[in-house]
Amino acid sequence: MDAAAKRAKRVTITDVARHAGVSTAAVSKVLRNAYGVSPAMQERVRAAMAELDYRPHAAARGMRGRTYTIGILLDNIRNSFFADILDGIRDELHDSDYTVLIGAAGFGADDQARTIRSMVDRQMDGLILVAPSSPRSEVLSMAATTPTVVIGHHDESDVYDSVVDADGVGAGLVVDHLVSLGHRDIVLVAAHGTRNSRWRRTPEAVLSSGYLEAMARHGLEGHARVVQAAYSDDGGYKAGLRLMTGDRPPTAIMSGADVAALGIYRAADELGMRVPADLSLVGYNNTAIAALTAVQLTSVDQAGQTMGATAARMLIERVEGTRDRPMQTTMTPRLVVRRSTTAPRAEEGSGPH
Amino acid sequence: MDAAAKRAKRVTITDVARHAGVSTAAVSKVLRNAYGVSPAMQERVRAAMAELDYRPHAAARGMRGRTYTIGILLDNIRNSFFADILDGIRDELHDSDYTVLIGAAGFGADDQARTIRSMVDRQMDGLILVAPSSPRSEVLSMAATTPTVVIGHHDESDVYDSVVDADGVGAGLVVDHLVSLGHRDIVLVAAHGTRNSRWRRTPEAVLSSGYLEAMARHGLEGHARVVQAAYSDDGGYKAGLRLMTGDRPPTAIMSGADVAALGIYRAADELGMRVPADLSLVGYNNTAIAALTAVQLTSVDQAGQTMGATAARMLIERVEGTRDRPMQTTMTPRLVVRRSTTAPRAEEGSGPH
DNA sequence: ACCTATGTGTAAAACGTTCTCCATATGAAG
DNA sequence: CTTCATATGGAGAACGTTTTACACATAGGT
Repeated sequence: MDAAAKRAKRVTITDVARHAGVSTAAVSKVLRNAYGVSPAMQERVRAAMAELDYRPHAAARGMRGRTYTIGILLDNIRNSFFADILDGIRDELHDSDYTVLIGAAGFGADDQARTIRSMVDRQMDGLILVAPSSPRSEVLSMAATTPTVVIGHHDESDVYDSVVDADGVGAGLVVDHLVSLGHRDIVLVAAHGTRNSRWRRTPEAVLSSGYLEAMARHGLEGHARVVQAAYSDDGGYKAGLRLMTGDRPPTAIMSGADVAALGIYRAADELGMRVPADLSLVGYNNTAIAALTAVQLTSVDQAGQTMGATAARMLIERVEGTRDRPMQTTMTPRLVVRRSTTAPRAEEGSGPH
Repeated sequence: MDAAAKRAKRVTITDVARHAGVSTAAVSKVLRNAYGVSPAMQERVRAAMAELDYRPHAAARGMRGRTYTIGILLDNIRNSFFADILDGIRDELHDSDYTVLIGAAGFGADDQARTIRSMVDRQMDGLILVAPSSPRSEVLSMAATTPTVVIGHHDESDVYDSVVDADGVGAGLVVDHLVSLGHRDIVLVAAHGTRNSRWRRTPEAVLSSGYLEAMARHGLEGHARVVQAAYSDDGGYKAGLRLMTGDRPPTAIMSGADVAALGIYRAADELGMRVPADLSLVGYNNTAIAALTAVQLTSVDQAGQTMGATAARMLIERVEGTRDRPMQTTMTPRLVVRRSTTAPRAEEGSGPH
């Protein structure tokens, strides 16, 4: 009944040491290429390691020093924006000694907190958290223990680094685009700010204020409306239905995430409305799906890959101790116009009914 | 210059023991709810743990027993079929003590092998490998050390468990459907078998033979053609272009993965062909994108979520030692007809030119 | 000849768990 | 009042690394 007895015996540093006729300390030094080994010994030890096919035992390493593992937290693998970020991280870390492990925790704050703790408990050397919804206090306390980079939230901190996109600017780009096409009833569909998690400047929040500002800039503050929806197909679908069947259906909707935009698309389709003829639709993230032939969604590109690479680079600096003061990087978004936006219908009504 | 000195001190089992006035052995027993602790002691220890906010140090655990971590290997997070599998795994393991960590290794056999080794080195309790392309020998040797479930490959083994889909049957469903619509020039686009990795019955291979068999069953062996392509948007795109501009353009294409089907879609679009009027297109996996309003791709559902849940359950049985003989589970696929397939054009030519 | 500096190697103490004994207390049976 | 079984708690040895402290050469400078 005991956990399936390990069948094979691992090669340990002691085996290597014996095989090479040196001390384990020497082997360890070679392993970490630390100071105090002659070239000759280097050679001998390396040979022994190769011969025995030695691989360091990460758990044992974790007890004292590094564990050479970087943890990534994401809520949702399905959002392919995260895949872009991940690609960036992977590229950056590919030739290093670090292994990247992903915790896909779902949207729940509790699950996320649990996952973050798990990673810290596994002695990971560093963490990259993508728009965590777990309480900020939680993140702060974890970051006190393990170097951390937060992607997405604009709240700065002196304990973690962050990489954000200028979401406010992005919102402006979209509003400008839609207004220039002639739209005035432009609704923003964005995620509900993570309730009592104490993040003040979530991507959604910044996006919203950017949107409101831009609307005001065009003298459209009266038309501004923000609707909450989860960033998922279903979330978008529900928000879409509510909006289009409401008593002041907008001529254009901008969504805070491509996934949600597709849900809105589905809602519109079900109601017999066509995009863009009856409704202009703009996404966010410029995910691969947005570019799909059949979809052709106007969206805002955030250079996810670059964000990921930057985050990874920043994290490693911290892990290796080459930098000790926190920093924040901001990326500039870019509007990608496709076929889901066009001028509103001629009989563009300002009032309802 | 030394790695950012850990700022906070961890609460250890020793702290808990001292605080509760008992031995560390006792605390450990409570932790693992092992035999030999009175309810009174249980109580006291649990209280102490709560009070100090104790969390076990996974690396230390890894040195002796379990590490309560399950590793998942995927080549590509972008393929949302994997997200379905993952959801299944997560659901199954959500209320257990296990943490799920994902290694996204890319398509390369070397990278995958590296990632698998990483996971084993991190003393993970069990591994779920989704259609690994790293050599079978490699997988076998790792599975000798760590309980492993392989998803996808049909090759059985006495050392790992596996969960597969009856891909041959799935191919048959598609061919039957297309033939019943009147198609005869049906091409299969599938991934290149992982070169010299010694997997004989990869999903692609089984799919191919199922396809060939079904074509033969309909007396269409003369029309059967299999084209290789990577399971990615780009892979599908290239294969699509090649096929449609070749000298015997098919009236229907079936792809081994939805992602690739979308690439084919793009190629067709660029060539001015419409789906399904000019080309019937069938995917595989029944990914969420297939269901997208704008896409409406006929596809084969594999119940990824169920596959994931099953794999997780099987793995845990092995990890906890409740089962010691290998097993293989096969799922039955189901055809989902959408709008990307229809009868071929009237002037359906059998010959080229 | 002596001292000092430098380079090269090792011994051994951590690190935080698990788990196998072993010791003691308790109670029942004789 | 023994004797034996059982239930409960603890000592202490692993586990595989890293890292500190030190030993021993060798070489150069007096």
